[in-house]
Amino acid sequence: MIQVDLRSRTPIYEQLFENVRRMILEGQLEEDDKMPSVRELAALLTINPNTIQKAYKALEREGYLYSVSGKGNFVKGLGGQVLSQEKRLVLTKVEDAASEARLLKVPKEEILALVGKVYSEEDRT
Amino acid sequence: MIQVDLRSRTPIYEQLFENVRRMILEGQLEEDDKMPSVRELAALLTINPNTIQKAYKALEREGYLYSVSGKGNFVKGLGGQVLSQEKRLVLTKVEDAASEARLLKVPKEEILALVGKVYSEEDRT
Amino acid sequence: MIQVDLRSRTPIYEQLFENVRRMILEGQLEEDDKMPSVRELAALLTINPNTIQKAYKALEREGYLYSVSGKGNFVKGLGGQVLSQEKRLVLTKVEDAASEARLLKVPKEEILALVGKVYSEEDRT
Amino acid sequence: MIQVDLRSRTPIYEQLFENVRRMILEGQLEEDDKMPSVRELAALLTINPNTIQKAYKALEREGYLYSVSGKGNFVKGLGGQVLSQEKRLVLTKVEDAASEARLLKVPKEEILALVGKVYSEEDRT
DNA sequence: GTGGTCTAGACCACT
DNA sequence: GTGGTCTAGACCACT
Repeated sequence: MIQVDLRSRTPIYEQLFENVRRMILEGQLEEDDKMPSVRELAALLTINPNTIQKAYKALEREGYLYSVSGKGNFVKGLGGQVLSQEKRLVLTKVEDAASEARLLKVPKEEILALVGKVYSEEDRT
Repeated sequence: MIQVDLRSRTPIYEQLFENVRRMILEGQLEEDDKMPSVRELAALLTINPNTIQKAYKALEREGYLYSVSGKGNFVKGLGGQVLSQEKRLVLTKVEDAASEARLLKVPKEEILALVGKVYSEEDRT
Repeated sequence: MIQVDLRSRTPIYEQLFENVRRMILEGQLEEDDKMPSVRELAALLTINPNTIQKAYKALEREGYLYSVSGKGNFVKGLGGQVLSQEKRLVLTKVEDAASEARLLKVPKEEILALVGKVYSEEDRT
Repeated sequence: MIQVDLRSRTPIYEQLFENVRRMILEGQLEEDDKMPSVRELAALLTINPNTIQKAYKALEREGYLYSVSGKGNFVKGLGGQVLSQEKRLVLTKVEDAASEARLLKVPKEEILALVGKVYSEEDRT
């Protein structure tokens, strides 16, 4: 489900972007799946169509969607390029988080255990 | 050293906030150290004093600084409250990053190794 | 072979136009060759017949095809008029590209060599 | 001078994009030059500010401008990355044009001469 | 019906 | 004053 928090300080179109991106990474949206139309989603979320459009365009630019004029927007499979870019991003995220944890003197063992726990969790998809 | 990137899209006062917060966590700023005055720092960074003021106020609100009227702003030691709140935040960060890495099928071993590497690095402070 | 990319943001009828034009210039289609009928091509490419029609009309307007009612669409040989118009267009293209290359300080020799290479390539038709 | 043709079928924001891009490549706009503000340019060209904004954002994304919130938009020097990308693009342009010229049986010598002429022209900047 | 572009106009954060 | 975001609503091309 795509959800948006109107009160949040992060722009709506960024929230939409992240929402869709995550659904693709999680496999909830698969290659060539049709996205709801701009107007449809706008009506559903009671958000202006322009804002949806902006999010879809950004997703297209970043390689997550493709649009067929007159047809709609569709999910672009996770090509190698996007995947390796995603991987680079997530490794930086891990590194930053770990380095901040170290600063706070969180014992290494606690971090390792947390990572282990995340990886052994049941899949909730 | 406090540095600010005017070109960045993250607000200057947030950059200041993060800068000071990090220096406190890293021990570069210690309990009861005197912060540069608003005007001093504004002149140094060629930034509007209002912006510095806003950052200091936020740092005070979050428990990193305290202000003595007529004297200036001072570092509030890392009290238990702030520390445990920081720790909670960083653990969430680690969890999020790890869970995203798992989604991208980055092998657990790669993440564990990365964490290990971060913890064994020389301190560059 | 006529091929069309539905994902591209250039209109399908323009893609068709360019495709046919190129095949005529390349000699794959010759004077008085019969084009596939609108319906035939529409079925082949799983594209709306209106779109094919639009492309054929444009090609007729620009002097690449002629239509015989009840018979179909046919290739109009590369008359002098079309050819000289085409030549004018391509020379402008070369000029623009060269002038932009010069702006970017690409050495003249590199451009000349590139042109030479293109002209010495085997014909892949 | 930035100029726009409202009648053209290419979107206004793309025309603006190309205009500014070219002025940067030509050296008419130099590193850290201040661009006219969104509202200023909108008034000057009698175009909606949103459209200017869209063009500026695209130019920022592609590495031609940077924006300082509350200050304005500025020219980003031609970093190596942008330059090499530009060069790649222009070489493809030359190649395409040459290959089309060959198709039209334009003699190689004519193309080489044209390139030579472009490179020997006086600088009109 | 669908995406793409654009206008008019508002409000916000930052300086 | 400046950029950034958003709404409301219109019109266009393409299918």
